[in-house]
Amino acid sequence: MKRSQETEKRIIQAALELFVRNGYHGTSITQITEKVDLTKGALYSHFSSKGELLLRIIGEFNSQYIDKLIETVKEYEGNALEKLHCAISFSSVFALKNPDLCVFLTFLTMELNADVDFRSALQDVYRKYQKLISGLIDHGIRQGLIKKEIDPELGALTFMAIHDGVLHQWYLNRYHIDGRKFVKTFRTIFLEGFAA
Amino acid sequence: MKRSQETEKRIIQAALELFVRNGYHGTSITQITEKVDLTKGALYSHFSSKGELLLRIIGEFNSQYIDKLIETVKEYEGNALEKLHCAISFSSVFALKNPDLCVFLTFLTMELNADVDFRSALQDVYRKYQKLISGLIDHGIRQGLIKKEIDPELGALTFMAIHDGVLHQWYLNRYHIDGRKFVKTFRTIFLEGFAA
DNA sequence: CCTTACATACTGATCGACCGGTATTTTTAG
DNA sequence: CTAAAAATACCGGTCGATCAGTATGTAAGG
Repeated sequence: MKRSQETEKRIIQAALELFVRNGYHGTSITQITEKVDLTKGALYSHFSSKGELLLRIIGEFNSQYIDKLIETVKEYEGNALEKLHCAISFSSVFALKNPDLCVFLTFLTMELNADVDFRSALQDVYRKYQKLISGLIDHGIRQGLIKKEIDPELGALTFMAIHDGVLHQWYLNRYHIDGRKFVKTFRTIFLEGFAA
Repeated sequence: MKRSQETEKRIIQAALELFVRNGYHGTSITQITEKVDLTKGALYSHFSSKGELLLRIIGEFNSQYIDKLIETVKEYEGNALEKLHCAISFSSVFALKNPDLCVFLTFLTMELNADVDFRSALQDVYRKYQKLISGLIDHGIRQGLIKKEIDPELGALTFMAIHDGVLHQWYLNRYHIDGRKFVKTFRTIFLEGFAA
């Protein structure tokens, strides 16, 4: 890999960590350059603005998470319910490996939900996700595996909501709860509900 | 009500709206003063710092939401499962009435999760919530209404996760989805799961 | 030798915070 | 009831620090 690409990767990684930790507005360019041991001039020779840096991270999320999730689910052999299982598993494993990238969208969506420039980029990602899940739910209903009274779109939103929420709580408590046990609890509730 | 209290209320309301919309760091004191049509000097005669303003809003959340939720659930007559129902209903109604205050904690927790000053204040609120829900789950298990393999603490975290996530998704899509229908979908999944 | 990759040094703008001073209201006293 | 006195609420301006961004210089390497 070229040195330039190497540096860009380091910058993106540092920016990602700081954005997740302190928020977008709460992170300064100087903080990022200090983390990668560069100067501002160097950073601005790679990225034209702070906003572009953010959009690049969104792109990274798209290619490293969403696209691979879609591919994994697609290639997974099984019925719709098993594919939903597969999606949960993939997300769980990915979240354990890349916690920052995984919570990035959720966190940033909240801070930047009024910023028109980023909204569209963020919505694209969300829509892609929703389409995947609602498709699976639709299949599941027709296969008789999922309750037919569930609206696929709203069901997908609920799925994403649960996914985001669990991710958030796990991130907040990740040092004093058992991630695997939490996922198991979550999965039970998700598929069968609370009620005995 | 005294004029001073009236003004403080207006400031808090404006700050809340802006914090939720643009984030804490993304909101300047000047923006807040412009919204309430005051000067910076006036604002600083009511609040000693931007941070105190934030803590005051957290306090508002505590007294207006958490405390009332606990009281409502406590007074509600019914078994543990019905009380969980009650909690969901209360949250839904409250969220429709006070969307900003309701999503405030979730949003801000994410942006300020590295800020030690606010973490403790935020964690107090979360712990209070978790204690309420885990208590209900514990009751529910002993009454045979909730699956006994669910750990009350993790179950409560999952409940909060779902609650936060649903709130988030609803907030993002609140202008083009039916809130009541969404809550219904969410409640079905939550209690009975996806599977048919 | 010349392009790529970075450093240095700077800009104007805006940040949170803090003044001294002035209206405006409330309390006190005659 | 009223006028002086005190307390409150607010204003306009300013502080040093920091922000995102840029212009120019330099050193390394193919």
